[in-house]
Amino acid sequence: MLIGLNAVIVAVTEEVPRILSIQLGKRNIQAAPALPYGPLDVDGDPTLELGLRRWVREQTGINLGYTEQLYTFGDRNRNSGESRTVSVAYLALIREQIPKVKTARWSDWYSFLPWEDWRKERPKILDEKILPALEEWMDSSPQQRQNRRERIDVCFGSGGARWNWERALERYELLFEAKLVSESWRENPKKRTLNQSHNGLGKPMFLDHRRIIVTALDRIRGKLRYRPVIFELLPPQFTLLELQKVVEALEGFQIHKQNFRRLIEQAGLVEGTSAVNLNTGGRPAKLFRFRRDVLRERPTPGVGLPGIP
Amino acid sequence: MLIGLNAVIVAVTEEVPRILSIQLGKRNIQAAPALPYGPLDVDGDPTLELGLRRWVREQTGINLGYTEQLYTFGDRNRNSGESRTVSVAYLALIREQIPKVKTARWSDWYSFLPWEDWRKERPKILDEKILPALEEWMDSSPQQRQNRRERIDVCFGSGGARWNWERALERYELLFEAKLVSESWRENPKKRTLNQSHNGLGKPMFLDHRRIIVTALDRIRGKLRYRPVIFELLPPQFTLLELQKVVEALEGFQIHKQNFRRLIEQAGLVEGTSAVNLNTGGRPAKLFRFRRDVLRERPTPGVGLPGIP
DNA sequence: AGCACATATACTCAAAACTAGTATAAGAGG
DNA sequence: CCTCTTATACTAGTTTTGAGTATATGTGCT
Repeated sequence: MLIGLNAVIVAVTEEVPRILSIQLGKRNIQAAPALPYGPLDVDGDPTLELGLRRWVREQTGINLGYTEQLYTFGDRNRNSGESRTVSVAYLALIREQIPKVKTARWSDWYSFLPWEDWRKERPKILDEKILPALEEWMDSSPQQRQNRRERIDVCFGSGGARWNWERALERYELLFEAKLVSESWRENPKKRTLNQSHNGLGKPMFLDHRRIIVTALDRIRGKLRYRPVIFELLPPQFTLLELQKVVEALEGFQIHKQNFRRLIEQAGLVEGTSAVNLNTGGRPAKLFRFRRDVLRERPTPGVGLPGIP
Repeated sequence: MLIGLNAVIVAVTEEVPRILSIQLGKRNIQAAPALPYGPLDVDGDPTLELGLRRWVREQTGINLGYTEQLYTFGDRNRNSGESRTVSVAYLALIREQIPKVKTARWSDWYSFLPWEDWRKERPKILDEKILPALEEWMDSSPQQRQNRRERIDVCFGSGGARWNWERALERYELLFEAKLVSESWRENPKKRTLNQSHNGLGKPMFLDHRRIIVTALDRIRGKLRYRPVIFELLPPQFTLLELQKVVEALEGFQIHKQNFRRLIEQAGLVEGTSAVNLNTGGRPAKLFRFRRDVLRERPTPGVGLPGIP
């Protein structure tokens, strides 16, 4: 029996949120991407977090900065047949850097969860695949129909309910239960009863690692609102638009620019510097830095999100 | 090496928040109260949560309702000398019921954390003991003085900063680091360098269990605001004042009554029933029930907290 | 230089939400 | 029917928000 340690390492570059994944497959056989992982050294690692940092260093050459514990996964069947492993997952926020190991790479977070990115438009996959398949699942059990209807509406904003940015985990779990993500029929392919033409929604990951990254997405979307963690993802100086784009990348929707500025500034989250960024294509943008004093003043110094109902 | 499972079981009765604790001491020797605990049955328990429910049932006769994973504690030194145990703690919300085992009892949450209850007044212990002792700790290290000053201010609302309801965990950790809670000098009593006249702030608990309940307090104070978990602590029907008193008990401060009503009602969190409660001592109060539909309508259906800055 | 263009930043105004109240309602008990 | 108590309704002034319009300041083209 082992204690596993997993890291969801997040960075945002060029407006796309990325996570660091490890390619486990040997030679030409490509296994699904996996999160950096290693077992706790019961005698050597003084704390779980230090154990995790050690593994990430060894596996990717990266020294983590901001790190928080995310969730502990311990279902008996989570690692299909091997001896039971209880894994403690951590969330780390850094700025993208090139991993020193060839098997490690940055992948677009939303390639695993395409229905979560509403920045450009309502994701087409929702109306084309997800909602029809969920309706079918709903109808496949007359007793549970009512209950499933309700859950689908709450999670996916159908039937008059509105899309809820903070329910990423619930959405994934519903898709899992409806056997619409490939990992839910991995154990027993025959259970894949619905006549889906597709191979499962979004790119799958190793074992339950996709569940782990959804948990991370859910956490980060909530946390941004009341803790100034966003600055872990930004350089020491940044323009307000850069800040906004990083927030949008994680939250998955667009924000009204002028109101965002106002919220950030009047929240005292940032302070101007004398420097400017001339490469904007228009008027130069003033560079700001995180204002640490805000912690003294505000109970919940997060980025207010204008425009979400 | 073991996986431990701990439960923080919370109820609110007569305006006091309580947790279920187990008295471990034999005969006359009273050990510090402990949380219900049991090791995961690696082969038997399909999930961590089911294992926890099993242990709580066996130890207290209580079947848990709403339960969520809280945090995983795995520091090497957390259980002083025994073989390393990584403990997954869960938070459960129920209505108080009499445990079927004699060693289990309900204890006032704030007896362990007296500085967190601001409902009647600013806790006297703050100005009488905590702040003076923290200042002393601050002055005891000239290099770290500045940094400690900052942390004290942020956590305890001194020096112009305001008290922050959501930093219960940070506060406890600061007290721990300053060796003001007895568990921080348990390992090595000589390290208790400060000339404190007291035996440590608040009632201690077994091992690191007080840290666990602070983590739970911190979580629940935040969660109330965006998820309707408060209703797990209430009977099916309740008056708005009862609801308010439960919220106040957990949040640790008083709320403006009329505004609280307005927030709750316009949030659509409750719906009236035809029944009334005549035992109010004044005009009878209408009884309400939780309105489940709110989940469809609101992204974050929590109890708005009027009057917190 | 003067112009179009692009983005940054400032300002506006109506609507909504909040704060801190006051006012009124409806029971119990004398 | 008067007093006490708590419940519930209402309100005026303030702040915050939503959804813009207006202006500022760079670049590159002619």
